[in-house]
Amino acid sequence: MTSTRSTRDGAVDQGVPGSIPSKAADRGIPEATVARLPVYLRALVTLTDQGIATCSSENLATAAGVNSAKLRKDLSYLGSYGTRGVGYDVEYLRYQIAREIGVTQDWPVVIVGIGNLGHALANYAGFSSRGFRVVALLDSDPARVGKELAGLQISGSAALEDLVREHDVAIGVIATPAAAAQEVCDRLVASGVTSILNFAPAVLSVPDGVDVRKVDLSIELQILAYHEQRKALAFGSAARLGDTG
Amino acid sequence: MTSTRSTRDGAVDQGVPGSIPSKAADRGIPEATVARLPVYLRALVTLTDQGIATCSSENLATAAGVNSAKLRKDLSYLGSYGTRGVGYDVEYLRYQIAREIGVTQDWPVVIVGIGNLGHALANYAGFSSRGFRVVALLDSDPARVGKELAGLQISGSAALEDLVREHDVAIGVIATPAAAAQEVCDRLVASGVTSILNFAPAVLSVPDGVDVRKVDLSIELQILAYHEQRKALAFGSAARLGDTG
DNA sequence: CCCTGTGAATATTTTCACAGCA
DNA sequence: TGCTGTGAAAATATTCACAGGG
Repeated sequence: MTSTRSTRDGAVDQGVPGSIPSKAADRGIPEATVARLPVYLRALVTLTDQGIATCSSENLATAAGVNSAKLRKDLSYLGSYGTRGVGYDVEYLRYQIAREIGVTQDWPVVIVGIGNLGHALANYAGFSSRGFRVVALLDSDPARVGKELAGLQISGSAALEDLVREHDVAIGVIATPAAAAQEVCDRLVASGVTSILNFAPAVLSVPDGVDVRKVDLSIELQILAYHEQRKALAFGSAARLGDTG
Repeated sequence: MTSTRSTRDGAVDQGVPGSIPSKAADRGIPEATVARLPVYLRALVTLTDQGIATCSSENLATAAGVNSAKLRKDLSYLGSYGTRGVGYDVEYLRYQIAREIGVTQDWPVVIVGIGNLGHALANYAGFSSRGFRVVALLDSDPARVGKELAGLQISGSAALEDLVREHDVAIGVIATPAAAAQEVCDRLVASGVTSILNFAPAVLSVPDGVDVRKVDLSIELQILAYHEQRKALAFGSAARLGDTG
C-alpha cells in the first residue's frame, strides 16, 4: 500500500486541497447504498409510469426488491425527503436521487470493441434514456471501421485519444477481447477517462483515482452454479457426491 | 418475511431433512468469498497459460486484483491447499476451486430472449469453456423462431417447459425486454429452473429457494456517474455546483 | 394513528498481525 | 526463513425497534 489511502468506496482520498471536511460537504454515502440508488431510481420511474404520485417506503421497497428498513436507511443518507405519516412524493424523490447520482446531466460515453457484445451495447436503448450518450464507437478491426451502427460511424482505434478529448469523455466502456483490454484501458485513462465499465474477462490495473466496474457473465453463472450445487447436495444424496475429501 | 429463514448467502435454510449439521458437511462459505472464487479460478487459468506451476498468495492476489490477506482468508474457507513457506500448486488449487464452485461438471443453460443481447450471449465463447452448455435458445418473436444461431435453432417460447424438462436445466438466462421478464421467470421456475441470471431491467420475484442474479448496464453506469460527479466536485469549483443545500 | 428517520444492536466483511509449519 | 492459515480487531452493512412529526 502506498501512502494514498483508499476510502470505503474504492475511490481515492487525496485530502482534496481546498476542501472543508465538514459533514455536509463530505456527505459520504456508503458504497452499498450508492449501488442501490439506481435501483430505487428505476423503481420510481416505474411507479410514475403507473400514475402513482405518492408511495410509502414499503411500496417503494417492494418495487425495488429490498426491505423497507434498508430503503429508509439508504434514503436517510440523502436527506429527509419523505413526510412522516404519509410517505414519499414519487416525482420529488426521483429528482433528488437522480441529482445525487449525477444523472440530471448527460454523460458522454465511448464504447471500445464492437463485437457481438459491443454491438448490443451500442444499440441498448436504456443508455440514452438514463443520462448517458454514446458519442463514439471504436474498433481495431478494419473490416468494421466505417460501418454505421446506432447512428454512429465506427472509428478506428487510432482515433481513441482525439475522440475522448474532443467530447470530454469521462466514462469508457471496454468490450474488447481480454487480451486487448489493458492496453485500451491505459489509452483511455491517458486521454482523461476516469471511470471504466469493463466487460472483458480481465483484471484491469489503473492508477488511483480511476474507478473500474466489471461485468462478467461467466462469473455470474459460476456464482449461480455454486448455489445450485449446494441445493443439489442438500436435497439429493446428502453429502456424498464427488466429495473425495 | 415467511418462517423460512434466509441464510447469509441468500439461499434458503430449510433445515435439510437427513443432513448432519457438522462443520465439514455444512461448509458455509461467506457469500463475498463465493463471489470471488470465480475470479481466482480465472486468474489460475491465466497463470497456467503462462506456464506458471506454483504461486504465492501475493502472486495470485495480484493476478486476481485483490489483496493477499483477503485471498488467503477466502481460500482458508475451502481448506488448506497451500504449503507454508512455498505457496500454492496452480493446477491443484485450480481443480479444488472448480470443484467447490461446481464447474467440474457441465451445467445446461437456456437463454430466453434472442434480441441484440441474447444474440451476443449465445455467441459468447466463455460459456462453453467454463462449465456451461447452452442447450436451447428461446424467443417469442415468430420472425426469429427457426433461425440458427451458435449451432442451435431458436425455439418458440411455447417450447420453454418441454426444453427445460428435457435437458434438466437448472440455470436460465433472461434477456427479454423488462415487460416480459417476470412471466418468463415464472415459467422457468415452474418448469424446474432454480437459478436465474437476469439481464432485463426489472425486479423479479421468485419463491424461496430460487436464486436470482441481476446484470444491469445502466445501473453500473450510474454507479460510475456518481463517483464521477464526486470527483468533478472535489477538483472543480469545490463544493458549490448544484448543491442548493 | 401511520409512516419516516435514526440510534443501537447484529451480522458480515475486511484487514491486521503473528503463530506455526515446511 | 518465508509464506500459509487464522484468531482478533476494525470497518461496513443490515436489521431492529422506537421516538417523533403530520
